[in-house]
Amino acid sequence: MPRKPNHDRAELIDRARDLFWRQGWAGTSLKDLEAVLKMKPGSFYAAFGSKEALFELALDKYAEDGAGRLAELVEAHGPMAALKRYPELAICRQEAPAKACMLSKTLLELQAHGHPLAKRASAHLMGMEEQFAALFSQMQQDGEIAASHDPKSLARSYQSDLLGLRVSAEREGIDAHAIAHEIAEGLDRL
Amino acid sequence: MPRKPNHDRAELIDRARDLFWRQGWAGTSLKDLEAVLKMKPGSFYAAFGSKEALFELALDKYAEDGAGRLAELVEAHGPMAALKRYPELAICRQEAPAKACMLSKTLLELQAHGHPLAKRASAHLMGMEEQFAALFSQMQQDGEIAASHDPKSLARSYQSDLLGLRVSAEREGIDAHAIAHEIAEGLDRL
DNA sequence: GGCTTTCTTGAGCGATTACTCAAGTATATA
DNA sequence: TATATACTTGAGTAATCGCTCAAGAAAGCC
Repeated sequence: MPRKPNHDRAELIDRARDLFWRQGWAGTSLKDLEAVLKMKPGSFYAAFGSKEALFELALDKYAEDGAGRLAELVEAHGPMAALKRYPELAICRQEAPAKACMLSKTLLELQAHGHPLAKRASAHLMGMEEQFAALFSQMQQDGEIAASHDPKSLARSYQSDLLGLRVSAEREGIDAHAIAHEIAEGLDRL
Repeated sequence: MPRKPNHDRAELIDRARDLFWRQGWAGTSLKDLEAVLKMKPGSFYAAFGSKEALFELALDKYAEDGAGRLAELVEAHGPMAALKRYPELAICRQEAPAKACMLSKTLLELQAHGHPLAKRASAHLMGMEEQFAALFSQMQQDGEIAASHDPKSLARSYQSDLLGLRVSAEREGIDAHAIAHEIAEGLDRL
């Protein structure tokens, strides 16, 4: 008896993620979303409930995809090579709507107002860091790096380097690839 | 014949800088500014012309103060010690309205819309980097670090590390001092 | 073809945005 | 004290914000 929806929900979320990623929370109006998603307000709110709810879906998708890309790298080349390649991968993707990390952009924009989305972004960043820590830990077990380091400390530094890289990559006139290269080189010294 | 203004313009700009720094461009409404500056709309627009004009003044003041603090450190302790202390200084100030850098926050928020303030923030970041490069260059002349490095590359990396640190410092549950310490230590390896 | 159910449409809601301006107030000079 | 010159005030502007909802269109079941 039903009528099926005109749009593919997963792809709508992807398009919303790209727009939010590029323009941020306040920088993205409902008019922008309506244009990109080709939905009228009524459909939009029937499908997602609110701008905030859609942003949350977009943020989760962003984090999920990032974790997935790292996991693929690990499976293909092992932990060390994955962590070495990941920085360059994060800034080279042409199809990406921005170089900077959507999680850090969201955190910086909304943290001051205590917005729930800032906390969610913060939690995703912590999740990433735990993923990094697990890899460093595994590298220690495999004898690839010295066992004297604290994996959590290594992950914290690596995450910070990554965030700095991705802010730098957003700037004009900066050779971000050189920075990515140095992060990769830094892993050799462990 | 005139009546003198109720407020000190320099202090108004400082208060506006702190508010913009914390809440960002879109996150700061004119109501917020009126409250913090204790000015009614009429006075505000007579004094500053527009929200954008005041933000520009605030951004310039922010960059000027940052450069000043670094210059003081250099004068007191020399280039190497200054660059070693600067990261910790950037995140430890209790009176600062935010840990993250106002220039990078502005860049990340407004870059996508091609806003003039994003370009101005970008230019200030480049100014900082040149200041760093000059210090690295001087350290080479003084024989404090190897002459084989490119001062501009060193400055680019240092700036990136600093930006990463200050984004990390904005997160909850992160020991940013440890990251600052590692940045300082990294300078020993040059 | 009817009937039901779901999705789409778009005018329009109240709230908020950055901003304006005529009127009022205070101060320095004459 | 009178006048001229700032500066301050706050109601009010048009535009935009996120969002609502009654009406219409399309698809599956009888």
